Amino acid sequence: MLDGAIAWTATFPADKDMVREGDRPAESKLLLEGFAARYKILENGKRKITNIHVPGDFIDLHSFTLKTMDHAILALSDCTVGGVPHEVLRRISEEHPHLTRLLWLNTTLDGAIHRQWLVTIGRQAALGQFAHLICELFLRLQVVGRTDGFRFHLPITQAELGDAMGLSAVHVNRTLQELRAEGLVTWTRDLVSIEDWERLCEVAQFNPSYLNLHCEPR
Amino acid sequence: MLDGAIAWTATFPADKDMVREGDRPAESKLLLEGFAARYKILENGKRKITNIHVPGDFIDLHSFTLKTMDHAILALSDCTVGGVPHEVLRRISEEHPHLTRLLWLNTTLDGAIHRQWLVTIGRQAALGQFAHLICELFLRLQVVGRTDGFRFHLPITQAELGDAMGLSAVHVNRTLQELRAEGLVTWTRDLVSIEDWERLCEVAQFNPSYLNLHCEPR
DNA sequence: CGGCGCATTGAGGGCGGTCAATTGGTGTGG
DNA sequence: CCACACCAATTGACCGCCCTCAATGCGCCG
Repeated sequence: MLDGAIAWTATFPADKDMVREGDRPAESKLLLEGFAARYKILENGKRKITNIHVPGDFIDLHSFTLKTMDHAILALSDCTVGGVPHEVLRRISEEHPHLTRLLWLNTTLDGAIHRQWLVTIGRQAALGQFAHLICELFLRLQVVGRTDGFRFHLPITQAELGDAMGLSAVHVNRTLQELRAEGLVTWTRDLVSIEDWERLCEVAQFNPSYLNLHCEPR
Repeated sequence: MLDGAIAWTATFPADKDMVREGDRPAESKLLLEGFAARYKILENGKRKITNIHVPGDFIDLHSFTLKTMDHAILALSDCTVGGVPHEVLRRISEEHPHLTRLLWLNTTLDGAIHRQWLVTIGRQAALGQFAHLICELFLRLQVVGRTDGFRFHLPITQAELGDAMGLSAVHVNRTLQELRAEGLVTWTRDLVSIEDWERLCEVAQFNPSYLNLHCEPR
């Protein structure tokens, strides 16, 4: 729907910041290929990842309204992004109300995911939280055709997973071993395989409704 | 700016749900008076508050684009809300691009606050997290003229604070005593008084830029 | 083959959880 | 006015999840 709006594409190598906190981007970026993460760093040096992005995500659409980035965005793998100038978004907002509402929806969906992360990080133990993250990423990747049965690639280190879940890398490792021992998932290199979707969802207390995967008129 | 858009006002008593998860509201509600909280409940019964709302907040504006509520909204105190029909929001989105962008901004600001909460809950100890929450609420209340010097009213129980910070009520109590012992805040009944703003900000590692308190053209 | 980054494992400790009892303030009925 | 109920705040004891520090494996690359 936004094909015509992409003014340019660019690539970023893994581990590179694609946007930095405090930036005032002149365009918003659509992640065409690869995985990315939004994060903030505290004064004490601790890092927290607030989002994990998959292909198809509009990673900094909110910079159109917020103007200044309140966080950075990291390329977890090599990434290809398409730039949509704010100038174009502005014109869309002037001339295409329906499309505007869809873009707006995109950012509110972001908010719904944030809320779910807040719930799992605040009220679930590491095992459930980890399971929940896997469930969410699986469905989001399935929607954009990046799954193969119950398997998918996820190029992320355990340290990064720790920053996403508010855990230490060591505990991520131990929790992953627990997921494996329970026969819930297999995880080698960057290949994740869900071995028991039903039980994984139970452990995660996963309810996908917040992802808004159904369609309806806007 | 939205005065004319409010079709009706209503009041809710403290402790009452103003919106429930799964609802499909026909209007979005502006909190005119009182305090509210968004929350989700897990299957195991645990509750997590994802937002605390102060007068002036558009508590469920996102329901305009999301359609279905992914969470409930609780009245922390007696509340007065103004209802803005989605029909009206739709018309605004068709005819008033500038106003639409401001409404859109409102929801992305929500997202920025969510991200900051994710950071503090994930990477700060209870003391810092509590301090951060106080700093944030103070500034948000100051903007809408609900502060008196460094004092403000906050009608919320320690159990609710626990649900907001992902802590137990018991630990909230102990952490509050630590804040008092440090001479950072006074808190009696629902009256909060910041005794040392500088040091409170330090403990919180508070950086208000995410609140977007400055103004600029949209 | 050595270096490097990431995963894995072990030991020890602390933050924050749970359970349970007590205090204190407020509202209500007698 | 007092007794009682009720709810929120507070306190104590104990414990476990997860952290930190540190060492060891392990695959990949120059």
